[in-house]
Amino acid sequence: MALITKRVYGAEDVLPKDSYKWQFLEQLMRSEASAYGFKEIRTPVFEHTELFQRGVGDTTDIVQKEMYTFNTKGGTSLTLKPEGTAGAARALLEHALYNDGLPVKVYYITPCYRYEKKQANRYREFHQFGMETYGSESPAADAEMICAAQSIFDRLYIGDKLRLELNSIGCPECRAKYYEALKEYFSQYKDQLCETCLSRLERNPMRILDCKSPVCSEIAKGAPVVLDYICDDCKEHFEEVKSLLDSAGVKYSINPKIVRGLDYYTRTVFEFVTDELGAQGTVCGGGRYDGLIEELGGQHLPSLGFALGIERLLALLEAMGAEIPNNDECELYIATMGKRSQSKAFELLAQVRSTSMHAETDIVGRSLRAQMKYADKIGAKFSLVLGDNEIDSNKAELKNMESGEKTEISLDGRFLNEFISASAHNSAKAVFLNKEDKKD
RNA sequence: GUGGGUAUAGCUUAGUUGGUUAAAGCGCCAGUUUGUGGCACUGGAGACCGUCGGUUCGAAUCCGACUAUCCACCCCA
Repeated sequence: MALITKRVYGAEDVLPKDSYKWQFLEQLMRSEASAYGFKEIRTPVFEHTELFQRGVGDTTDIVQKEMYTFNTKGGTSLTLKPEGTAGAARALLEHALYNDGLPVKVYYITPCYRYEKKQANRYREFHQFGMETYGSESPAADAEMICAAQSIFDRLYIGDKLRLELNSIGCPECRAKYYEALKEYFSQYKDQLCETCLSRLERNPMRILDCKSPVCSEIAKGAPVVLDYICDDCKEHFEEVKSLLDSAGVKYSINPKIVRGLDYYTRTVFEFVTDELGAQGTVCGGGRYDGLIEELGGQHLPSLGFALGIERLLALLEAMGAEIPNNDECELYIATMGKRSQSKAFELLAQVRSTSMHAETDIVGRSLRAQMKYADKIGAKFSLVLGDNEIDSNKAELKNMESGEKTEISLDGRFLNEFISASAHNSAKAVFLNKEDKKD
């Protein structure tokens, strides 16, 4: 296929027949974030490359090999955002949002870019929904964050299909001790560890715990566990987070092996994982990053957040056979016969559409029969045929496309009210059916 | 970056010892008389069989390279 008609590798189109799913999810996430008191922040898709090097971390795979970096004509190095947190944190500092009062609670929906090999549910351009809280060290902030993520899944009826895995990786002080213990332990097996793990030994020994190689993972089983090494403060913090989650009725399991791939994490880390999506089971991941704002040159401002992969969430809903409500459906199709009825149709449609209802008529010049077929194809709930008879008598038959029932409707000033009362009954029924479907 | 799989109409596929105008279902468009969809029937549009090269009288079919794509490792959303 010619290049100009081929999308770039790893990028996806959302086609007209599917866009309602995205709109539904976005709307749901916005309203949930709002319910928790978070406001939207929108930041550019690109930032100065240095921001990500500093914010995400020089040792991470993301920075080392996955960024879309380019130079502008002026010679500035820019990078397409590989994740959402750094940009939000930058904006917080640049606009001194912490002066508006703490905590600062924001959410975002943004495309992200990572140059890596495409796979099922992993794309080079993908979309994240994320939430961030700045300026609270309290475990209550951690618990609120996790509850918010859980609420979104609950509202999609998949709350019980995802495992919430929780861990604490401690503060920099206790983690240093843990690193030493890990290095000491893994050094005994230097001759058996895989190559990548050997290099991790110095750089970031926690990653070895996550290695999929049979040898390494076998060795990792006997490795020291973070939770045994974190200091009393971190331990107490973690206990309090768990206790608040218990109060909220949020179920979780402790997984001491969760190691987030971004350098900025401290203390609480968590993931929402599913087995339904093959190798890409992490739908949502997040945690606390108390050092991030300082790292970017700000004051000490304890913060935390999570990011949720929209493509993965959609894929999961698809895998569950969930039916996403579609608000794109046509309420009324007006079939016309000739110029006179076309003018009348435009007059009536203007009224219906003024209420934001979806209504259509023929714009390609089809026969009456073909127009009816088309009305059926697009799923119109009601149809109306407009010919000389109707226009002369100022009355038409409104047809319920599902039941086939016809009722008389006036074409004069009463038209809109009569149509609304006729269609209201029908759409109420549709909502009810959707709710029923979700229960299975 | 490393492995493995696959490439035939918009989609799903048939075409399996190389042999005349490449086939079907779905979808799309039109029609089945006088003004009404779903079913059925009829017709139509739509494929340089991923690309280039090779073997051959002859290649969708065999060989090679390239490209695209999928899956897995890695990592992550």
